[in-house]
Amino acid sequence: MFAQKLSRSFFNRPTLRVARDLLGKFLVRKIGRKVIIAMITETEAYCGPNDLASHASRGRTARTEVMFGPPGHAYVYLIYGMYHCLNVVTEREGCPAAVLIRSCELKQQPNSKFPAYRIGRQLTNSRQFPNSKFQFRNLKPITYNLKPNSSGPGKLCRHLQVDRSLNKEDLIISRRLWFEDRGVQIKPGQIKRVPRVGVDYAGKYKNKLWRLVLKLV
DNA sequence: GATAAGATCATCT
DNA sequence: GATGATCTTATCA
Repeated sequence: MFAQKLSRSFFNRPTLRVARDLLGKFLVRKIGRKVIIAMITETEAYCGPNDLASHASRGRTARTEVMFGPPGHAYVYLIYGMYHCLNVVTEREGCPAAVLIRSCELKQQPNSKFPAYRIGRQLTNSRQFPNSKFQFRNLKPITYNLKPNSSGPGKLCRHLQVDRSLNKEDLIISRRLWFEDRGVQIKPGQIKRVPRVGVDYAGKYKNKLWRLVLKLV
């Protein structure tokens, strides 16, 4: 099967373009011998130091340091004390910007005896993670009938077991987490542009249509 | 179906 | 000491 790892130059571009081009690409998470392959269906762009919704607009701190670095690195932070959010750093070194991965559609692992499943419309069957210490708090075995893409980045990270141990990971060379192009073609008409979530404090930036949603067909 | 409240902590003031 | 790129559960209608 065609699968091309995304290179550093893919992320070394304007953030909004990276956010758009990430739709239909795949996030690959490897945990031991287990591989989770998830097609990206929703992203948000955080465009540089002037974007008041971006953590980097408050300046360079220990937390935001990685956003100022070279593109292609992971920025993972804790939100509301209980959830993690996964971002990938974009643009040239020195220009703090990132794309938040909000939602994915999960694909069946090759040769898996388990059914294909999704995040966004259905929650996964917890049998996918038989050897994991990971706690599936409050998860029923299958099928929450959620609205498309209502899942959110917190739940995504829980399923992919992404936490702060992956902060600053170089996703171009990492063997734990990376991006792939698997030949899925996205037409412009499949992409919906809406305001970002939870950024009411961001002044004139709060209404920017920098949240990109892939319409599932 | 809609809305509200509660959980819980790194980060910044 | 206040806050938030969230999600679940409870309590309404």
